[in-house]
Amino acid sequence: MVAPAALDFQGSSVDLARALIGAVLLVDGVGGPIVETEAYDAEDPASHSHRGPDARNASMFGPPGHAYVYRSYGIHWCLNLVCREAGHGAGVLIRALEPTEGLDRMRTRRGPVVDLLLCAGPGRVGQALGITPAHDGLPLDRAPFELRPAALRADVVVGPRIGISKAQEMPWRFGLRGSRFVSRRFP
DNA sequence: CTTTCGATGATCT
DNA sequence: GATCATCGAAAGG
Repeated sequence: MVAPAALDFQGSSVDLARALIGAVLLVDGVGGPIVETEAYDAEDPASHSHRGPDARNASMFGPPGHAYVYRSYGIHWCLNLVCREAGHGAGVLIRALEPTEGLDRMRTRRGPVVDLLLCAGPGRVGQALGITPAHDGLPLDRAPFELRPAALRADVVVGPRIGISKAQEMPWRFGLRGSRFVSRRFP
């Protein structure tokens, strides 16, 4: 038995975003393997942390290995995993995962959608996993979170991030090659 | 397949 | 007043 390498929350958000593909993320037992992520950093104009700490992004400047939850378009709750050193302001947005655990609870929370769309997008992930502002700042190595590194190095594809107007050209969106559960196809 | 638009509230200019 | 790390429905090709 060989324990899989631990995820490095001290490193860059780009490295973590790539390493998270294939890792299993559960919230209160609901979730599955991550298939899509995006990296954000303090030196990144598209990042919430770019302008420094404030009331919303405080947990992004907190210790690595914790959650940053923000409200998107006044409607959705989206989940990030904080990395680098405390005070830096870097994180990885969880954009999509393959729904494998707690499907019944996901379907209840998401309403009448096909299973393919249960977790295909950051807002959908938040809703399916029951993410709320109460999760903001919580450590990822304890309940209700469970995060298991990918057993094998995943086959990862890269592309530009989605839904941003700044730094659009940066290839900081990562996906599991061939996955049908990503929010959008990769170029 | 594509584009458009309303929802809904915090943040930015 | 405009923008925003979005979603889903509607309308158009």
